[in-house]
Amino acid sequence: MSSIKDVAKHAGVAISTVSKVLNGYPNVSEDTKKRVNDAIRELNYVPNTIAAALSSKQTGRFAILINLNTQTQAIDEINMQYLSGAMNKARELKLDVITIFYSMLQDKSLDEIIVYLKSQSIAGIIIYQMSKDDTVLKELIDSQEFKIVVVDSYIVNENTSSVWVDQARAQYDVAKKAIEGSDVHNILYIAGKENGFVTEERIKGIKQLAKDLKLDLRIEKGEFSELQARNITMQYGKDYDVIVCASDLMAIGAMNALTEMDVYHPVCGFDGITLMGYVGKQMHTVKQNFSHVSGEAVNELRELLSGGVGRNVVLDYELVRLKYEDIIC
Amino acid sequence: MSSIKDVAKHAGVAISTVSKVLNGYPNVSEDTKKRVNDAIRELNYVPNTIAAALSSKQTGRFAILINLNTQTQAIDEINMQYLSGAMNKARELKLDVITIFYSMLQDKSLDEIIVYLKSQSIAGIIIYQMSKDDTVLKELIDSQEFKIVVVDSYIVNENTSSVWVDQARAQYDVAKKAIEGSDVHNILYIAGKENGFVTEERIKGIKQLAKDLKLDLRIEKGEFSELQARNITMQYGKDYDVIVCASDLMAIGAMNALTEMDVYHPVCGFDGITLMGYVGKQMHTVKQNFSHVSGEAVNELRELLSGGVGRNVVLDYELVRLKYEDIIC
DNA sequence: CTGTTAGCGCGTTCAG
DNA sequence: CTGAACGCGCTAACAG
Repeated sequence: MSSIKDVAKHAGVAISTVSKVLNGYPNVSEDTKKRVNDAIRELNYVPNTIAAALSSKQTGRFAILINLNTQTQAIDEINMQYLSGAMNKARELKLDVITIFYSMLQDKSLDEIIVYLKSQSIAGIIIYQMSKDDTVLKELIDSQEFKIVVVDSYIVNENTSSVWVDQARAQYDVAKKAIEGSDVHNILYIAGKENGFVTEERIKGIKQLAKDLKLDLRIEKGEFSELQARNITMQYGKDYDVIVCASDLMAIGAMNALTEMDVYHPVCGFDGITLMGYVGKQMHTVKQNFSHVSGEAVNELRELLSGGVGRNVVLDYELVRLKYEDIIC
Repeated sequence: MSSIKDVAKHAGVAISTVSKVLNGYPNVSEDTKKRVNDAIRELNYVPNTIAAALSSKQTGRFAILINLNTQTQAIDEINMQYLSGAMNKARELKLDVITIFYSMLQDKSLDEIIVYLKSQSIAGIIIYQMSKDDTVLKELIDSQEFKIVVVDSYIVNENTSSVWVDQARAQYDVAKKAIEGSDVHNILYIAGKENGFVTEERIKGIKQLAKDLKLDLRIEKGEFSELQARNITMQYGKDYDVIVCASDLMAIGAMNALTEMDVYHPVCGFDGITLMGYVGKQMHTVKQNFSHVSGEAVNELRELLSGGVGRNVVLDYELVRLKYEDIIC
């Protein structure tokens, strides 16, 4: 492994000069800049991230915080897209990433978590799938010890940005598509988790739709659980012309209930997970571009890391929508 | 953040002494050891991984190399289990992990990859889902620049270990369960990818079963593709009493084909992905404990990193089998 | 048994 | 515009 020292020697300049061209500092003549760059290329040199992190203290190292222990593995797909989206963008921006699971922070105090992250020279964090029940995370954010970007949740302070897509609009849109062409007078909406940010946003969306189309609307909380959606549908399903769910899994539960009751109504899900293609029923859903959202989160984090102040970033829904799908199998 | 210097001062000893108790070196009196530990606790001190890595050169930093760009997202579930299994074990062994996707190494030469990894102070790599087509990875292994553990594939050299479960036995076992109680005289086996290690092992297993039970056996390569499995089943399915597939996805394809042809034969998959529970058909499968396998891989990597020599580790199938399932929906 | 010293690879003043 | 010198937090000989 060639180090910065080798490059300096090879280019016939001082180490600090190499460092300057590496980090795009001014006050380096075009001539030496070129010599240095040539040396870098010839030696196949890549700066040692670790050493840079140690030295600079103002690193581009950040952690991706992913929640794994949720009800079902169906969301692995979403997590993976978050992961790869963030990592690709990180590479593009030359940031350093490490992956952390919620489970690794469990039964740790706030202090321990902070110390752990600092010991890793972590400067920023991107948090996915956060719910209001994650009190330690909330404290972590409030502590403002790190630059943080929260995806699909709304918390903003000096050092914290939120990045989310317009869930209300998305819900409005997909539900509208789902009922297109049917004679619909009322909607059964099965919402997500109590206190969930996306849950509330989506409820706004469906309420707006009901209002615009002058439809009756019943809202039940389904906790993102397939079983609960099933039970709710069993109870109310046959009285409503369409069932709109805040997740695909719940849509599957609802559809199964309908099938069992031998009634047919359109069912609409949310997220567009692969599973939807395998249940053998026709349903509607939206597929979000999670990789893209995640990339935007990294962008925002970089802003924060380079001195930006926390803010609320609402991604245009059009940008993250992959496609509507009528999924049939 | 308190550093080792603070601890030394607080305990009234030299920095190196702190380092020694930290790393469990001998030649430190019980008395000072205690004083140091007290200071560590009081200051809430955690060693800086980054600095340690820089200094020691003999790091416990390793990379998890995951393949994402495969045919279907159904394997996200498996990847996630690999990931979390490895990370948890890494934490247990106090090793440092970073996650890398195959896609991040694409269109990179061997040299570039090596340099990149070295620039991250990476000493070891765990490779999942490797196929024989990944020539650059093969070169990476041959270069012996890193300690490497290959999961579910067989490559061993001085610095490379293989960790795999007894796929032959697993395939034998699950297929046997699948045909239990049926009057079976022949088997259609839909295998995985040409040249794949697990593919070949599983074929051994099914051959053994056919031999033991004196059954006719037809083997077709399905490339782990649902569609190919479907086509193969269309062609040969009705002539065979049972269809055994090397993956769940292929089992689904096969089952769909049978349904379309309106014939019923038992179908047997492999891996036990969640999807299996949603297709509404009864099938057999084995669920492997991928997290555990991944943890074992980390164990083996640690062996290598601490001077061990590459070897072949065959995990007892019993240890990694989660359960047999007759999946019905 | 303990303290001193010299780096690891790099960023960053501050004189030239 | 350039380079010597120091330090980041830690490990590893080497003295004492």
